[in-house]
Amino acid sequence: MLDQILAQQTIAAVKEIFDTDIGQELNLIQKTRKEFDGDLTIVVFPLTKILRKSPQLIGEELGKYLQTHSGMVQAYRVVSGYVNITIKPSFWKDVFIRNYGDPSFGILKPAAEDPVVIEYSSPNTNKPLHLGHIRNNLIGYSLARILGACGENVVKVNLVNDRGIHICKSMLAWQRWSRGETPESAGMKGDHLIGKYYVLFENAYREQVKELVGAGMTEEEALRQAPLMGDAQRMLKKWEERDKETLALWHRMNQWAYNGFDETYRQMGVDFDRIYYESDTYLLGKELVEEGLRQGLLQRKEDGSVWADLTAEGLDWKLLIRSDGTSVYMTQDLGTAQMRYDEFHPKKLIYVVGNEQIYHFDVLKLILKKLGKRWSDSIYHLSYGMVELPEGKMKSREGKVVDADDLMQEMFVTAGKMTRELGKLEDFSDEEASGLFRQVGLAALKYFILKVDPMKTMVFNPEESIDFNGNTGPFIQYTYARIQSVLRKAAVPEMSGNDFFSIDYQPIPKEISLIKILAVFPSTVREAGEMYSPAVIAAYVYDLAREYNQFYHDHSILKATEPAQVHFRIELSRFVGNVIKTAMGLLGIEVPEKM
RNA sequence: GGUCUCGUAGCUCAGCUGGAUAGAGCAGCAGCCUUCUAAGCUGCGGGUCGCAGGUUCGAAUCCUGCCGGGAUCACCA
Repeated sequence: MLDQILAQQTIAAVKEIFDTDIGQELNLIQKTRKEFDGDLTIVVFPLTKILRKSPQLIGEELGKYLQTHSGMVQAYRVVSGYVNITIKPSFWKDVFIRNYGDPSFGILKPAAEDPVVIEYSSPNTNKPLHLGHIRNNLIGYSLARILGACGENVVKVNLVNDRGIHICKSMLAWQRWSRGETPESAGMKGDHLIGKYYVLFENAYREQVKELVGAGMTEEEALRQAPLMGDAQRMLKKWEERDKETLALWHRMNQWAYNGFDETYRQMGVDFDRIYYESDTYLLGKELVEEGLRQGLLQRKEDGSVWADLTAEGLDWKLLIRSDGTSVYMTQDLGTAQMRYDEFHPKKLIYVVGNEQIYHFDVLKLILKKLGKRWSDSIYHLSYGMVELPEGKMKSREGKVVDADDLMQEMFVTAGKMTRELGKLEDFSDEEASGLFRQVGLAALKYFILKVDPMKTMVFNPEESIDFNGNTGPFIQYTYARIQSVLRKAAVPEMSGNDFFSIDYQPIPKEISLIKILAVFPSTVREAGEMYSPAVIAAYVYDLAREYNQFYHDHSILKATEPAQVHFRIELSRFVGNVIKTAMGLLGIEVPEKM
């Protein structure tokens, strides 16, 4: 905001001094590097070519002009092509006074516009959530909050993949080998129980394939011919034919999975406004395909399978209906997208889905377009990178996955251990303590994941990754808790209006540094929204917390020398605390009053 | 092989819409608690920004090529 004002003033100054119009897009203003005096810097090099004058001369002229005309420039120094500008301290004080009491500082109210629909999580009901889902959920939930703070009308949706061949695998295995085991009888969360049978199926299936290969079959053929696979396919067929017994089993087991997921989401602190089930949308997808077929936009082969010809678009043919009449993932997604569009008419349809599905979404958009859906352009695939372990990719088949429930549980335990070691539990009840462990443990996990650019592949080391010191969630929570502690001790009522600021108090440099960071919070939120990146918020709030801790260490708040300073510092601290809380909220992270 | 993506300190990551001497945290070393919470603060060491060209007054950032890792190109989801 301040940089934009200065940019405008600089453009005006150039016009005034040199009688030359320069573009808006020149990007002349940057933050002054900390080894130089000043707040903002004008880079004059881009102007030298246009004005045909030396950097030194341009710099001097601009500095002189701005100092007398700008109203906010205290001083300037020209250093080898850079004009370092110091903003008047009173200006920073004004920024503070205008905003310090605003609880929604940086947060815009939702506009009455078409909503932004954001899908995340998208679990399969054949196995429990793992670390990859955690990243997905955290990014999706945080992004929903950030876009909301940017004034968007956000609808959070989940799409449960509750049908398909993989679901049949779990069902089949359970039917064969469970002897009627239930989550209650096994003492397991439902999603974990189902996952167990999915693994059983995969193991038995691989066993069969190995045998067939041993008997002389090619691997490819064996994968297709193994009896278990045939059984699963027949089950899927029966399911699509609404076979009563199959449906009953399906309902029963899916309910187990949902109960398990609900528990995981509750622990994680994410939620949804609307849940879609693919069993409800795949038929609509089939209808769309039938319609496309009638209009000659799609093609049917002799064996009955239906395809989209994307060769004109530089891609291949894409299957939409199998020869046995059952539908594939793409078919379902067509229906899901249509249903969402019909329901919300969103201006943007965001899918938080892993980068392994980039191709899938390219194809999805193309097929929708082919079917005449103009709104396919509003689809945005937010493709995030995979989470890898130190030894490489997670492999579900080899049991090399970090389970979401286990991981969160470990986080709570570790947080408890840390807290006890630090002796911080004196005035906590047991209930308060376990609440704190949850807050701190989750903060460590969430912040660790969200501080990384969503697009990038990241490495998670279960033993070492989670820290509670340094650039971490607990560090930021700690800063907040410290502030609250000071405020409790201060025991002065929150100031109303500007009463004590009429006193002629000028903030010291460290206080100004803090105000400078606070001042860019609104634009930071907007940037995070534009970039679809919670990492921007994470970097910001860490920066703020670090700066505050330095301030806190170097300067006494309650024992400052004069009353005006005490009051100012209390309100400054409160302001910092509020922004920390807001920013952490945008990441889906809670902050404790004490820790 | 085609397409896409990533490569920055021992490790995990910022910086990437071009700007001054490339930043944090962890790990290592050395300090700071009779004073508002030491999950904190201060200092030190640590870099051919994968390599080579190009564009530019200026490149970690943009372009090209190469090397290395990953993803994807299923009648899986």
